[in-house]
Amino acid sequence: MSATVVKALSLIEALSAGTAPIGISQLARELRLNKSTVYRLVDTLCRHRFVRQDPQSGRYALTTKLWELGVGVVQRLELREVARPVLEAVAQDSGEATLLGIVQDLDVLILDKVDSNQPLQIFSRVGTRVALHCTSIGRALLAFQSEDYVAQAMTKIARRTERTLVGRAELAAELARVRRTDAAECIDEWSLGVAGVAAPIRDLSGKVVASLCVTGPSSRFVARRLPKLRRMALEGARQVSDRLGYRPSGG
Amino acid sequence: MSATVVKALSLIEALSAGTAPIGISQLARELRLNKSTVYRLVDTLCRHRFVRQDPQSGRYALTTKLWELGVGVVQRLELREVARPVLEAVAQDSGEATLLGIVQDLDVLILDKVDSNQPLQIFSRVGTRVALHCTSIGRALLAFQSEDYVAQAMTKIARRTERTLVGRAELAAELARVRRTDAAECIDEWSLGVAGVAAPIRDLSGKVVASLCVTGPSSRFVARRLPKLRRMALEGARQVSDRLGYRPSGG
DNA sequence: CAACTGCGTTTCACTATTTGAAACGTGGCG
DNA sequence: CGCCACGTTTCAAATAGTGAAACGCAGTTG
Repeated sequence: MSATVVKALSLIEALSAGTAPIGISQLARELRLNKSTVYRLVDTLCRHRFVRQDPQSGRYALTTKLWELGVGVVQRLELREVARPVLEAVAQDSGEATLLGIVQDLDVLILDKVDSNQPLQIFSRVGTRVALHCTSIGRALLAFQSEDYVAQAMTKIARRTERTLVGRAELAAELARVRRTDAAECIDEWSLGVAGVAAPIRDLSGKVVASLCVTGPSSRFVARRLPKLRRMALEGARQVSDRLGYRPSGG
Repeated sequence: MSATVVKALSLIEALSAGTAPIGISQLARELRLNKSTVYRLVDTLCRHRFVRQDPQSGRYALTTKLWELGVGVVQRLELREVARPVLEAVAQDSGEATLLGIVQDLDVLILDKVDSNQPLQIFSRVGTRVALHCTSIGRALLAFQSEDYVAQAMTKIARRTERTLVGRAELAAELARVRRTDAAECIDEWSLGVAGVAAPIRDLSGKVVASLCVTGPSSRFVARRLPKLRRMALEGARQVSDRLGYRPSGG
């Protein structure tokens, strides 16, 4: 194993354990390493902004970089944990499968799934990707991304079925509708016979971080039933957002 | 500089950037490193629990360890930022200096300070340490530590002045009183002529993470004025706790 | 006020460590 | 069944890490 990396990692752990800035010499004593070695390692960590030297004391401390790099992991874990019971409840109530998805590059990454208990089921596995532009789970996310991101995603629009919405203007209008109603729908656009309704999930800061989707065969997503399914997706997403600390502010 | 460590750091950043687990080969391509090198580095990170291999896909992803190591930095920054205006306001209202302290090893670490505008001032600098057992800022923290920690701290009790409380039973009783009233006081115990009152600051989870202290010359901390100063420390600590997300639950 | 101490930092010859092409076993796919 | 790409292992060659010693500096001490 990379001995130098091991030393660098223990160094980071030592810096994390002490809350106050610490000097090279003391660090070397604690870790039983040579002073030069510690200096070189700390210097490397400094150059990469993992560590900062206090200009007054000359001592070193961690920056927020570790946290920045690690916070995503925790958020995703928390999201899955928090969303799981809601996915199950919505699947139970609706009789359809439910999905949890996040934006990943220019796709939707399926983070979690609860199958329906009905005989006719729709594919899709955890860890797979689906398109942003022609799925309900994707549009519920895409509608709340930055203009730049949407523009980039638009370049990737591909026709999947005869019913896929491929016009940019039409898609833009549809995204506006999603923002207005907080809900997205897609029928036969991703794959013929597959339909879904989805709603955005927001975190403490109000940012859309995921979306919850109710999906099943198009034959069951008929006009009479759609409003009910839409309400279920919305209510599920609202519950997850609430548990993530989101507090809607009037409007 | 430690080239190997640099590679390990970029590897961590690459793992953090992608939200889904990623394979050795792809990682090697992205970083333009040899597959063996990436494998050895990732293996090292795995052995130290910074990274975990998804047993199904064989791909690798960050664990929460980075976050755990970095979260303290952010919390301390946030604490200082949040506490600063309160320290200033309390200093203004009381006419005395205010301090913000946290537990560090078996001492109090002074994280921030606002001086009084009165001529007669008391020493103490940011970054220095004071004792847990014979200062108000220390007792406000010590009173809410674990039994084990308090037992360890008790072994470090030292007489600083003729008025220092050195009896274990007396100190234990005093800590109980601090827990009851949520406020600590110390007069002439740390240094003759120095007095202070302090109150604990709690975070979102209700844990005591810091304490706020109003300190000045004993000559100004007379019986007639003490209740008012105590109320100011309590109110200041309450405000900081509130801004950290603490919500007191009845009792 | 000079000697001392301990700090962060730099140097450099030595050597232990990292490197990368190649190959292995495996699992998925057409 | 053959193919491809994956994670993993190997090993000689080469590079990168090591640590004792010394530097300049600041603060402390007799």
